[in-house]
Amino acid sequence: MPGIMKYVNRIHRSMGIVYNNRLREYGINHCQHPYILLICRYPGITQEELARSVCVNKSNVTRQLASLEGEGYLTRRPDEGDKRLLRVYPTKKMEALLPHVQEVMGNWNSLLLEGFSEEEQNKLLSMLEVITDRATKAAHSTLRSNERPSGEKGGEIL
Amino acid sequence: MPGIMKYVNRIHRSMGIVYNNRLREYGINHCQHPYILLICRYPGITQEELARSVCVNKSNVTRQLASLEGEGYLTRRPDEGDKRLLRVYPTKKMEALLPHVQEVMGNWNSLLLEGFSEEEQNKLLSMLEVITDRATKAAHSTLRSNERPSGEKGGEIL
DNA sequence: TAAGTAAAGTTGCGGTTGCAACTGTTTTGG
DNA sequence: CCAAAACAGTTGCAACCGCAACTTTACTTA
Repeated sequence: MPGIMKYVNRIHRSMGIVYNNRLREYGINHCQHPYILLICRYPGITQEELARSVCVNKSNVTRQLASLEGEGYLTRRPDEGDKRLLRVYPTKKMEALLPHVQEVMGNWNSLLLEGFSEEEQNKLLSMLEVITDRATKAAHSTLRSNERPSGEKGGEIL
Repeated sequence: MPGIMKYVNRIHRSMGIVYNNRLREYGINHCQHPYILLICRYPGITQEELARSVCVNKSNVTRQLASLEGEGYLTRRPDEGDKRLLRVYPTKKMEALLPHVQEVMGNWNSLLLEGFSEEEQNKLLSMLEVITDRATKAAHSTLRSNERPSGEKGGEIL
């Protein structure tokens, strides 16, 4: 009955405003910071893996990465074996950017969690992990329920 | 040093997907549900109060309310004394909608918090409240730092 | 092996958001 | 008393998002 979404929504929006201000000088925006972390940690990651990791529609990965590539932060090369895959690699420019992004994130997290005991923080994190898992599963399941049952798709009309 | 934003962002996006699906039949979208709650609870609330309560830019209040008004869910009347203010009132159509919105929210919260003890839920809520307060203050402060310094700005009605 | 299906990625579309500039009203201060 | 600042609300703009339709490549299966 309590309603955690009021808080979740506000935290999300506030983060966007603050990150945008802090990251503006590097020519990137708040929704690109997860990609930077993932690409630096897993060079050669595919766009589909990025979409799943960030929990965002794959079309957004295409566009955000195109933007970052235009700024010279990454390169994309097709996989040798499977030509469907685009593997994403960071440039030195992105590796130079990474510490600044991590600093912005560190400052933000310190600000939010300051004063809470380590036990409180761990409890919060573990609960959020469970909640996130349920939320993403529910979102995924509502998407599936919108699709046509595969039996009726083509229908063998002809 | 753990990042709570990864979870916050995913929960936020998943909620948008699920709420949009559940609310589609009523002609409203996921970002309009906070307005419905507030307008039904505080008939005559002004748009500026809505913007502060939902923690959203006032331009969005203008547009979302215009959409809801077009659907016949509310009416807006200028304040008698202060002609700058637009006071927002729910129609019977919105009052009929309210229980459905509350049901969607209740189902969502039950899904997310199921199995956690009441003590765990209360602890989570109180931590999120503190974190939200810090986040919104930080966002507000970065906005101010872009403008001229000015007096402190008001708080919340909820 | 050939036809059908699945997967990765791209693009067009509609909708939401934040921001800045604007209108109109109220309050303030010299 | 009147000009300047503050305030509520609106609008144009650019950016992001999810979705659906599409292309290209790989896999399944009959």
